[in-house]
Amino acid sequence: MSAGKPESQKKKKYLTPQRRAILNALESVVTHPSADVIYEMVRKELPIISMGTVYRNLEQMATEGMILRLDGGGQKRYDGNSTPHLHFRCLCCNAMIDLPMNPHDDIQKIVQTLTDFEIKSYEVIFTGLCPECKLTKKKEQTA
Amino acid sequence: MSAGKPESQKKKKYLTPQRRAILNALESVVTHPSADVIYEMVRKELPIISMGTVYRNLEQMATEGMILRLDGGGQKRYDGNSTPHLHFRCLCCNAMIDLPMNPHDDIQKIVQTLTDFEIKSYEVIFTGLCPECKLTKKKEQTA
DNA sequence: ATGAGAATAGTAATCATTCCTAAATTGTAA
DNA sequence: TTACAATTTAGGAATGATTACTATTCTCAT
Repeated sequence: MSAGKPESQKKKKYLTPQRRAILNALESVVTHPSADVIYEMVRKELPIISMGTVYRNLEQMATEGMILRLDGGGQKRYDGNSTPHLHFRCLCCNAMIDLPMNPHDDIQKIVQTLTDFEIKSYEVIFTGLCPECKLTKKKEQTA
Repeated sequence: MSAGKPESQKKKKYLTPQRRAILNALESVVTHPSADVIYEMVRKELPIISMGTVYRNLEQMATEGMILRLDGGGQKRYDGNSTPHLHFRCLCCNAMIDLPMNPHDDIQKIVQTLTDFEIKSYEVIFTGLCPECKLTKKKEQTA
């Protein structure tokens, strides 16, 4: 009748240089790099690391809640900042950018009280043009 | 010096049976099917339609704003209801479900007034357990 | 009807991601 | 330290979703 350990602790994890390097890389940037970008970053430190290792560790860390996995526009992206915040995706340059503000109201609580869904987390993604691309477009039009 | 037509009207579109069938299929369900599911639906009516046609038309219709493209969990999903609404993804059965409520506040306007981003649309995705899966899990635990 | 542009079916190619395996590495306990 | 079992790794093969390509067919304004 024992409850057993929570899923996330079922097996012990070894701390490898690869895993540490991946986490370092992810935490050193404010962008939301995809696996192949992270691979290139880590390769500067560990030249023979393989893509499989990058994917496996990102997946593990996301499952453990250390990082966020963002399902956005084609490739998956990863975010070293795991506290809830708003995202913006630029339709023009395809960047994924943090919005400098908190989720203003507690939407999650509101939705939770109104439905039977058990909400674990939520994500808000705005799409449109980032300030730079907006400028670029304006210049093009008046040219 | 002429401004030209807006991007979305630059080239004329032919209304083909394939396109109509794809839209019909999508509008006949409240789920959010992926391209391969839509392909199977449409194949009942047009047995020789090709995947390429399905993808191309879904992409076009999404660009035109007739349907929504949801970048969620692996495959892309499509939504025949293009008015803004909230989505829920079940971590257990992987379903993507409409939440029966409107975006309560106008988050978009708030964010718009606070930033320089030009927001075209936004998406809110809750993740967790749907009512059925929540029940299933409870039964498993007490068993 | 007809002709120019647009869309199609079918297939090949691409891209991201996962899977596989033998060898190497990690933490632990003597 | 040493030894060991579990875990992780590199590298490459395999998969799966999506896109690209092309010769042919279709659409619709004239």
